[in-house]
Amino acid sequence: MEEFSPRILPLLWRRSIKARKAVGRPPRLSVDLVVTTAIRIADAEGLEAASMARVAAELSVATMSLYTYVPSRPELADLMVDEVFWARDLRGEGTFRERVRLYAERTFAMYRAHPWLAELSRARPPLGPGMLAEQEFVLAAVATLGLPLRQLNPAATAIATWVTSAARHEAESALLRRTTGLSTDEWWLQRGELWESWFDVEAHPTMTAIWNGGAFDRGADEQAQDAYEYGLGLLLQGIEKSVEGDDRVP
Amino acid sequence: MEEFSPRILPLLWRRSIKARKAVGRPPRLSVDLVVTTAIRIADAEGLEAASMARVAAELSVATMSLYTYVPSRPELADLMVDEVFWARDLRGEGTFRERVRLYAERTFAMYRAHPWLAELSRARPPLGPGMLAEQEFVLAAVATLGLPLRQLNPAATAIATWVTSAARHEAESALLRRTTGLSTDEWWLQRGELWESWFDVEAHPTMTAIWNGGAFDRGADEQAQDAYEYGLGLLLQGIEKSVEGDDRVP
DNA sequence: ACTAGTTCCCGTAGGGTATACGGAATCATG
DNA sequence: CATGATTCCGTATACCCTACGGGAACTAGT
Repeated sequence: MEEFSPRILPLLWRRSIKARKAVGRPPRLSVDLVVTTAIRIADAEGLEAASMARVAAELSVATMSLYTYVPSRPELADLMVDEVFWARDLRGEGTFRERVRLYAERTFAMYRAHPWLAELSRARPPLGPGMLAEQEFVLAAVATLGLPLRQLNPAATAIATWVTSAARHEAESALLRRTTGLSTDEWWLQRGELWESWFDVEAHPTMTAIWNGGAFDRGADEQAQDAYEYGLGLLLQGIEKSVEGDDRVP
Repeated sequence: MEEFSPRILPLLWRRSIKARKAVGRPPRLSVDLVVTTAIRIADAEGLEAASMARVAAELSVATMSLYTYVPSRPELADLMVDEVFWARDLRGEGTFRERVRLYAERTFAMYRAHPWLAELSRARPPLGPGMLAEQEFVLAAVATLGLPLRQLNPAATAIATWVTSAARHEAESALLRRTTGLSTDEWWLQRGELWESWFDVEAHPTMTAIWNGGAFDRGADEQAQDAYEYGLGLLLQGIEKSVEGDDRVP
């Protein structure tokens, strides 16, 4: 009764494996080389540009040769993701807030350097060292508060989800700017007709009130950033407060 | 000096347009028919199944005929999204909490019925009636609290982002279950080798402590749900508290 | 009844994508 | 030099989107 054993785990954790004795035809490439090449292409031209054919061409090798190193394209994507997660290099001491700040900064930087991350699903992520390092770091950050064990995971997941959502949103915005040639503000301007020709004032009283109050003066990307910081503040404050006993509204 | 005028706005707001006088060859289909057919296919088999060729075949029409009704596939996707957003039918009175609850329930139901929504980016969404109805509803919900105008938008965006993130995550999980044939738990089980062969206890003390404390007993989907509810509670509480004056930590 | 104007319908053609299969090439070892 | 192991890769299949342009089908006007 043999279990199905996915070939991806040994690949993700390949750095923990000692090299086998050399036998057979020696390889021209390596998994690392394939992965870093794919990352380089995706950084510059987007995820879909990093096709098997393109990566192979970049390495002066036939397309099918890549399948010696990587089982298929989804697995290559997993390896790319865990590689940049690992390179984020989450380490450091400090208070709860300091650690969260470090986590957020590094995460935003990672998504800015590798916006194609936003083109890949977060569900069922690669279970490699990079992914686990993130889990550990955020959990450890929350643990500094002294919360009960059962509350650590929800709190850490909430923080990671919130930060990652915002970083992904920013990355998607950057990708769209590159593929369409338009910034978010230019995109909105191009659709100014919406307000002139289609918007129904009576059906949207609250939006209209805010508009008339002049509170829509910031660009769309800035509004998203505002909401991110506002929400992060509420989350952190709520998590901290839950340590000090009763947190009901009086 | 003519501005570039996107053809998509009149399509999104087509219900606000009075029918033109009939002239020329009468159409066999309609925009609504194309959009609802595409939605039906995507509901049953995923977004990529709703290709131009497939939708056309379903309507017994040649592929290129669709381009009479819809400028291109991305625009068709926009129309699909706004259609189901509009069908969510967000209306209702009530307290802040009641409205947020209604918004969350309807949103989760929408993503359950149309999981392909999670395959489309949230950045630069279709600016149609469905999208604007969501904005208005959430803003109005927050407005019941009497917050200052400038705080309405960040608060509403935070709520919508949080709820939508969770609904999308659940939808992605459902999509993966369908395409892979494995539930999330089965997927984790298949990777049990991770803990046996690869996981480094010393590098992950916090995770290990939680594990030993037995706080990892819930499945991955349930953990995500827990984190969602936990975080939503913190956000709502924080937003409510900010009405009652100073909310600093003592 | 005829024509002009308008709109819809759609065949063809081109450039992408991932990967199953099987055989040739290249190495260390005995 | 033979053997076994491993890498390398040519071919073929089945999708995808959409630019272009010409034929078909209708109304309105005369």
